[in-house]
Amino acid sequence: MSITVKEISTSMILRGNYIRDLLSGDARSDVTVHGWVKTRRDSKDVCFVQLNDGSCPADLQVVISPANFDADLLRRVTTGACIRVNGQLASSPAAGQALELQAMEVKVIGEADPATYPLQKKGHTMEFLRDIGHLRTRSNTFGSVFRVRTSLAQAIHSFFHEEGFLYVHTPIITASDCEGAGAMFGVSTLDMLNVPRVNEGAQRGQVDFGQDFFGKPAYLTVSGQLEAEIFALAFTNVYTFGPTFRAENSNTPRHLAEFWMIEPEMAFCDLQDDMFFAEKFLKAIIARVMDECASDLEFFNKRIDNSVLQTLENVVNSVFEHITYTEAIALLEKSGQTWEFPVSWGSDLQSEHERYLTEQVFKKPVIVVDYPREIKAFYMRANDDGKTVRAMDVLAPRIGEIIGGSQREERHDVLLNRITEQGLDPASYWWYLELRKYGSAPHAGFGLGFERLMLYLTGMKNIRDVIPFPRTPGTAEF
RNA sequence: UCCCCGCUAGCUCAAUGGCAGAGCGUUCGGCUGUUAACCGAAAUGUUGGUGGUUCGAGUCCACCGCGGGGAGCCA
Repeated sequence: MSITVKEISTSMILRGNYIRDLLSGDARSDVTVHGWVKTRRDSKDVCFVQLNDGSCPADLQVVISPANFDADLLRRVTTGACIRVNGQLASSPAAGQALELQAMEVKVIGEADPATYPLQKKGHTMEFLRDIGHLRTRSNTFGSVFRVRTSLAQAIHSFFHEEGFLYVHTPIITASDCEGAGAMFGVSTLDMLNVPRVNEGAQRGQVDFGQDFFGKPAYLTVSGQLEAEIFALAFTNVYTFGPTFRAENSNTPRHLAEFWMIEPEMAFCDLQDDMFFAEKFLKAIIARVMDECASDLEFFNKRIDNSVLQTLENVVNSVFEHITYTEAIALLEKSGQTWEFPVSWGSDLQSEHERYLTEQVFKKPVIVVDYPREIKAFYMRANDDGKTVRAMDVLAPRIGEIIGGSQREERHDVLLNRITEQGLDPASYWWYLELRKYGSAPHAGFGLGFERLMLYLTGMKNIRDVIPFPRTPGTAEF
């Protein structure tokens, strides 16, 4: 079937005309490029402009002969300006680039006052660039970050699509306050200066959420998992990929108040399958990004972290280490290290413990399984030993926990006991429990923090620098 | 939220309680098919905020704000 559309604006850039395409093609005449000036070097008889349109890390070198152009026009071709150039794409006589654009026609689309334009060609700190979030996208580093980000997102969708998974959009607003994954942002249309109160009864004096938009308290989601389980028990294999919100006052290079999470949920899947699938998933998407964004990853390896490429190759080619929580505790106990937090069976692994296992002992991702039931969520399937649950955490060097998952408790009576045992109200989980009454099935899944994976892929140090617009306590600029 | 460190020119950083500095960027000039070019000159400051100690505070003290590192919570 052929598709026809009305003619597209003659200046719109489409595939084949990005700087990326031009640089990987052949010399030819009558080429038009649009982009933003990164730097400019002047001689008496020739002027070199580095032009970037975001399509690749490399700039296109535009060569301008000042004699052929109006001096006032060239004066406005400054760092940061947006220009359009038409000319001849020719092989370059100098080292540094194979092709360059000999300018025949130059138009300044948007000027940039060089006295105030904040980006220099020298390196800037990530902190400074974060303060100019509206311009940091023009920098080399953030160009590569966001190209890798789009490639990674596509790789994830492709992977699940090829594996036959259903993509489910779980709700962003939820009225279940039962997810237990941390502090939640409230969603309300009540007038905060004049909050309605309950006038009578046991709830007297409390906020009257009956008058609120949803008729009860509502929140931004902290996880789509419980809803994904609904879909897994109808579509077999499903995944979510969407924004997630945590109102925790976390101030670390690894936490955001708004982040993106991938949560596959698979029916007829036990913890072993879950674990191997997580490994297959990670390897597949990393390999794909390595293939698609080779030049961006080279940039990270050169400028940000010189171990990134080796680490990624190692992940793709190695077999992840699998150990039980009990074995992990034993390794830590006999390590001879002194720990800030003492190691004992029953307490959760601390950052220092995870780093020791991934960075010192195994030097690659480690999957730890079968955690004590007391330190894990109610929905994780109980093991027969009565002490542990079928939970797994994928720990990565430098990043720590990158994936957390489990086989879910599919037995109605056991789940009900666990809910009560943890002091939760079974009535809040009525639909979650009913899934175990009508055609229940063993199932498992995991959650992957998208930005944490970005940290791993890029070698970037702060999670605020791998998301377009970071939201953290006290900060929601841009 | 807790512990530690920091905040000085557009950026990165100096300055023993005693005249506010450099490099880069910017502007101007020179030179060169240049590559984070090179050479010369110039302009650029409410030292994060408020209060205090002192003859005198960028420097010492208190509180606040912001940033970084570590920790907790977690993905």
